[in-house]
Amino acid sequence: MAVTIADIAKEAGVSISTVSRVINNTKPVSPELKERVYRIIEKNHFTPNALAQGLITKKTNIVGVIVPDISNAVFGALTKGINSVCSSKGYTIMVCESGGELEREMNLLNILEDRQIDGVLFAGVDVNQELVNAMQKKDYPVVLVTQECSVKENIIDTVTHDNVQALYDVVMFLHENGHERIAYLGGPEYDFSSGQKRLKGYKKALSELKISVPYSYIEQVQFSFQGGYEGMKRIYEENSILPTAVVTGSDLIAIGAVQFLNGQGIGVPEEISVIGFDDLDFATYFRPELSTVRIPYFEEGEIAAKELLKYMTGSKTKAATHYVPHKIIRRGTVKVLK
Amino acid sequence: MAVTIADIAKEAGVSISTVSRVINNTKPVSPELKERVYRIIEKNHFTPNALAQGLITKKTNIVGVIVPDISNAVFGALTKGINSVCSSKGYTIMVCESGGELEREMNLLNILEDRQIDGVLFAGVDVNQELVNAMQKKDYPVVLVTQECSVKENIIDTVTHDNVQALYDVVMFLHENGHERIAYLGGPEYDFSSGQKRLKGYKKALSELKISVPYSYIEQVQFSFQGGYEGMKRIYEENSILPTAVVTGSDLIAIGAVQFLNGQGIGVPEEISVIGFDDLDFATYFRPELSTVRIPYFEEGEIAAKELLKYMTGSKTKAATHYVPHKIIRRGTVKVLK
DNA sequence: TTGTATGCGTTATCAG
DNA sequence: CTGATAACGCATACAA
Repeated sequence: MAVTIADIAKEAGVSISTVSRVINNTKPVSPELKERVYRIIEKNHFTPNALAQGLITKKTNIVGVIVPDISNAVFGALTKGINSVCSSKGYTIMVCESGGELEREMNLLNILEDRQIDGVLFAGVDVNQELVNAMQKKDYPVVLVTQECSVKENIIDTVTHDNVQALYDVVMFLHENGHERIAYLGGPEYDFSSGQKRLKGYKKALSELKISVPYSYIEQVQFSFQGGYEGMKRIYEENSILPTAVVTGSDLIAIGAVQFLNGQGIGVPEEISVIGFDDLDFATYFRPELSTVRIPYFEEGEIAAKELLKYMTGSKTKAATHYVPHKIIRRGTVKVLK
Repeated sequence: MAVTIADIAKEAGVSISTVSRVINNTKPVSPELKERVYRIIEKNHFTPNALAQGLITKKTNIVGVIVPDISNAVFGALTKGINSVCSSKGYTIMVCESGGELEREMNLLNILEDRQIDGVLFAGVDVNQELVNAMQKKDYPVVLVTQECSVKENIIDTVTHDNVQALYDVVMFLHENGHERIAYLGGPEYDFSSGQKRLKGYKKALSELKISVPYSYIEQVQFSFQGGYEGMKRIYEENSILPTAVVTGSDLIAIGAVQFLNGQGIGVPEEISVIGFDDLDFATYFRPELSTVRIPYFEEGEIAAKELLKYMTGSKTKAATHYVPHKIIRRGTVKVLK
C-alpha cells in the first residue's frame, strides 16, 4: 500500500517521467515543477522502491560479504571496516556465514547472484580452483579479503596481509632477541593463507638462519584457545628439550599455550616466550600482555571495499594482490635472551 | 546477460507460466513437461531473479539487522544466532551499524524499507517514542533484541534478558557470600536497558537488603575496558572506605576495573571482589577467571529471529516481551567473606 | 523542458 | 493441465 511514483505524478499533475527525473535529477526539469514535485514527495514521504529500480538499472547497491564465522573478532573488525566504506558510499552489506565450508561458499555465491548484488567481498579458507571458476562465472566482481587464492596469483583481486613475511619477521625478531629453539604452533593445514603460508614463513626464516628444529616443534591446530592449549601440551610432552620461544598463528592460540604452560609451572616469558598473531583487543588485557603481530583488519576491510567499488564502477579491471602492512608489537610475553 | 524464464520457456517449447509453475510448483504440471523444463533449467543453470520475484510477491526473504557496533563481541554472538535461524529458513540478513545514534537508526529503518526487506531485528540503545513511531509506520514487522522499549511495554515485540533481575541477583549473590559494601560500575545512563535497568536492579537489591551506599559507590561509564579502568579509579579515589565487592555492567568494564586495582596493589578477589556481565569468551582466559553473569546472546538472537519469522508469516500479531534466562557464573574473582 | 510508451523478469489472473 | 496477458514500480529512449 506504499505510495508509488505514479501517485506522486498524479497528485502533482505531471507525468511519472518528470517525477523520476526530479528524484534522480537525471535530466533538466523546470524549477517550478521540480519544486511542486518535491513538496508532494515530502508530504507523502515517498521513497522509490529499490527493487523496481534495481530491476531496471541492474544495480542494487548491495555488496555481499562472505566470512567463515560472523562472531569471530577478526571478521568482526574486518566487516566493520567494510561496512564503514560501503555505507558511506550508499551501499548496504549482506553478511553471510560460510562456516569455511566449500559447499556453503558456493551456495552463497549463487544466492548473492540471484539477489543481483553488485559485488562481493570474500573471506575464505581455501580459495581453490572450483571457487575461482565459480567466481569468474558470476556477473558481479569479487575481491578476496584476508585470504589469497591458492591456485594462481592475481586471478582474483585480493586484499590481505603478507602471511609468509609476517611469520618470517616474527622468527627473525625472536632470533634477534637471542632465541634459537623456536617452535611453531599455528593454524590448520587446510587453511591456505593463515595455515600454510604462515608455516611457510616460519620455515623460510629458520632455513635462512640455518636453524633446524625437530618435527615435534611444529603443531598445526585449530584457531582457538583450546587448539593452542592442546598443541602446546603436545609440544611439551614430545620434546625433552623444550623451545625457548613459540610463535603462534593467532592470539587465541597464544593464550591457550600460555595457559597450558602456566599450568605446568612454566613461566612466560621467564622460561618460554610466546608471541601471538592478530593483536585482538584482549591481547593487552591479558597478563602478561601478549606480544603479537598486529594485522589491521579494519583497514584491510576498508581497502578491500574501496577496491571492490572500483571494479563495480568499472574504473578498474585487472586483478592484483594488495598487502596491508603488519607490525610486530613487543609486550610482555617475549623475553630477551643472553 | 543472465538467462531468464523466457529463455527457458522458448527452449522448452512451453509458456513462461509453465516454467514459473515448475519453479515454484504452485500449480499442477504434467510430469513430462515438468521433466523437460527441469532439464533445460539445469542445463542453463537458470535461477530466478530475486528482484523481479520480490517486486511482484512483495517478499524479498531479507531481514534487516540493526546493531550499534558490528565488531562488538556481544552483537557478534547475537548476529550469529540470528543468522543461524534466518539462513536455515532461506532468509539472508542485511547487517547495518547504527553507532547507537538515533539519527542513523531512523535512517537505516528507512533504507531497509526502501529495500523492501521482510522484517527487522533491532538492537538499540534507547528505543524511545520517536523510534517506536517510526517502527510502527513501517510496513514490515520489527522485533527488538537485547533492548526493551523505553516508553511503553509490549508496544513492540521484544526478546531480551531481564537486566533488572540480573543485577538484583548479582547483588544478592554477593550478599549471600558475605559482602555488604557493594559498589556499582555500570554502563551509561543513556543506555536504557543495559545502563538504567541494570542500575535499577542494583538499587532494588540494596534497598531490599536495607544496605545504603554512598553516591560515590556508583559509577556510570562506557562499556569498555577503559571505562572500567577509569570508573574504578574514581571509586578508589573518592572513597576512604572501599567496597568489598564491585558489580559491573560488562566483562570489559570488569577487567578494566581489575586491572586498575591490580595496578594499585589491591588483590582481586583477596581484597575486592569483582563480577562481570555477559560472559564473553575471554572471561575464562583472564586470570583470575572472571566471575560473571552469563547472557546467552546467541540463543537470544535465535529466539528473536524465530519470533520475527512468526510475524512475517502472519502467525503472530500481538507484541510481548520475552526474557531469556541469565545465570550467575562463579569463577575466580569473587571471594566468600566472613 | 515535458510526456508517452516500452521494458526489466517474475507471478498471478483468467480463459481455454 | 496450459497459455496469454496484465500487473509490480520504476527508468529511459523516443517524441513532441
